[in-house]
Amino acid sequence: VCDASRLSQEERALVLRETAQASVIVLTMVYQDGTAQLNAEQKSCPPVSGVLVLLKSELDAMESEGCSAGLPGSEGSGCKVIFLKLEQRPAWAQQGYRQDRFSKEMLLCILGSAQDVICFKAKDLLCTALQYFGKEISWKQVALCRILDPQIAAWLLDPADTASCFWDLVAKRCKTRAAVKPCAGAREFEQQPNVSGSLLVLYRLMMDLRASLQEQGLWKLFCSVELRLTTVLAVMEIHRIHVDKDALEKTSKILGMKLKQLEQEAHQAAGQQFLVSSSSQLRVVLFEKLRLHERCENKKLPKTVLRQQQSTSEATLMQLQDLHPLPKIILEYRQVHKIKSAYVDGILSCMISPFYNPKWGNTSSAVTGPITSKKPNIQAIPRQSIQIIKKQYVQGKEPEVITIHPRSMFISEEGWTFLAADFSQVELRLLAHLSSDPELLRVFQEPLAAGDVFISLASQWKGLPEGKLKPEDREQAKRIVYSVVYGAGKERLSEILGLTAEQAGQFVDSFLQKYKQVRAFTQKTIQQCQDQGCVVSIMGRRRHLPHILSPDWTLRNQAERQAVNFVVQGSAADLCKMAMIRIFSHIASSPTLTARLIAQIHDELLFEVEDSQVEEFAGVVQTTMESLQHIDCFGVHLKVPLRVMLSSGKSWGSLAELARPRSLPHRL
DNA sequence: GATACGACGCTACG
DNA sequence: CGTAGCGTCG
Repeated sequence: VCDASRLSQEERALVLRETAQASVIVLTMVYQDGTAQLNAEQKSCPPVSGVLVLLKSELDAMESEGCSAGLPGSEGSGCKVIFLKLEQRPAWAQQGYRQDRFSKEMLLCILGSAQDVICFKAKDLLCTALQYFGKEISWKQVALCRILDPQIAAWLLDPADTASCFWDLVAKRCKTRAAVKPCAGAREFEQQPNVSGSLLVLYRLMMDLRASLQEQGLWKLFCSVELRLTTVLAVMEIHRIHVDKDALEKTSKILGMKLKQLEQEAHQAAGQQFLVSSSSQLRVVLFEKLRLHERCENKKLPKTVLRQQQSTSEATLMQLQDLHPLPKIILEYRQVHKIKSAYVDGILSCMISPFYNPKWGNTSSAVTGPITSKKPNIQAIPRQSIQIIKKQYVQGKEPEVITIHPRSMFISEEGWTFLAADFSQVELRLLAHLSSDPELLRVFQEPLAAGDVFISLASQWKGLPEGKLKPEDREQAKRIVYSVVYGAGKERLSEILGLTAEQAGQFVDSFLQKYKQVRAFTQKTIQQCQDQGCVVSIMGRRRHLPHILSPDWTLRNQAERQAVNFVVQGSAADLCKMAMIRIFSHIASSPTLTARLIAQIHDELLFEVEDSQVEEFAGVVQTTMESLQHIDCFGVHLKVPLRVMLSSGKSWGSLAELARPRSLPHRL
């Protein structure tokens, strides 16, 4: 290993030339405690010390299978390992300036080009690099880089096999064991501090994974979707979102007061003290003390899944709320408590000054394919506001009503605006496409693009004119549709709808009666899964479901639902990922556009856009997203058009719909 | 006697 | 169906 800081000016120039010409570059980050990204997974990420770079000028000399010359270390021909120190030094510290510059030059040379680069957990490296560069380079300069990441490759091969660490992956996926260990086990090798040897193992691993991906026809998906997405996510993660901390703290206090008040009311209603947030204590009060279940034997009360205990879930409490004041109080308590703990205090605890950065992941345990957000989960922040009635004990004052909306705590920077682009009913449109149900297709193909799909669906299904429908009909239609899409059974639907299982079953039946091809699609999907052992999304991503042939009825049924669910949700995830990539590339190649992607909430993309560019960018986003109806390189040709809803505003909580000139109905 | 951790329950989002 | 995350309890 050669330390870049000890190189002379000439040697550095040589290294840069070699880097530009290298056929393969293998990277890993090294932390200050001496561990690397390749070591057993660390929960807390220590500060980064530098990056280890392996330059390989020859395309693998050891292709003669199983040759004992494949020892790490003896394989060094055409290899060079360089250590780049990445020191986060204060701006005023001038010493080491040249080394710092060289590190940056090297990194940019590696990340700015389109060579074969390999790194385990590439997103972390990209984030670190981008932070290291700071404002010296634009993220656009690394927008094209595609780092081959074995973790993502393995996930694509089998999404169910949950995030294994590097050495587990090697043990599982490396066919050429000779490269890993001469005689000892992989585990033993791991103990050695031979990080540069590990880089060669990383290289072998990636080559083997590449072969597997190519065999299974997943290579294109890997390169042009998952890898490109890594860059998108890294850039998104670097961007800080502005949060109104004062408002959050104020809200926290108000919610705290409200919780105390509700707690007292609950105790009063129950006639005893108990821990309101404890479901087991509530169960005792509700069913042993008050014996509410005895008063509603006509209704079936849900039970907890694992034990045959009485559930205290929302569905139960809804049924009981007419019998006693307590259930209603608990429902409100839970709602307020959830908002306070998860979305107010939760966000406060992950904030760094007035900003915060959520973590984004497109791998690990996401079996269905969608990307996920963590710390906090920005995707689960309530869509609608809640009303809090603050009781005033001062005489003569009206009770004060306060509206609380966690999304409005997210505010755009001065001079910038949030732009949200929502794929309207992607999943339903996909269901129409996948099932080719003529009735369902008609809903989307007719020139009623401006109308509400669920209303027309409800009217079509109930045989009533749209004007005669009530809002609850629309809600019901929506819920039934999605329960079919998600593969939920009638029991689950009855809980959601607050009806009996029979009624819910009837709704599902009549839906499937109307849209006959949907049932055919479900059966076709299950059949295909049984034949091939896996189901495939619209862009070719797979999920293996071994239980589809299980003799166990429960397991098999679950696998059947998962199969249908995956095809629809997985395909929706594919489209959203493509949308992110396409828009990202568009911005990157534009000299003027500065818009940044901030968050992805399943089928909604949230951007922060300079005020002056909102209109132009909105057009780009809409065109790009709607053009995904046809993705030629993946053979995607949807039978239904895609529709995008655009809205903008200064806070995420108060977005107003944007006029969309192009999509106005062409009728009178 | 304090405390760490996994199992379980609940519920936001889609 | 499947993400994350908060809470209780043994």
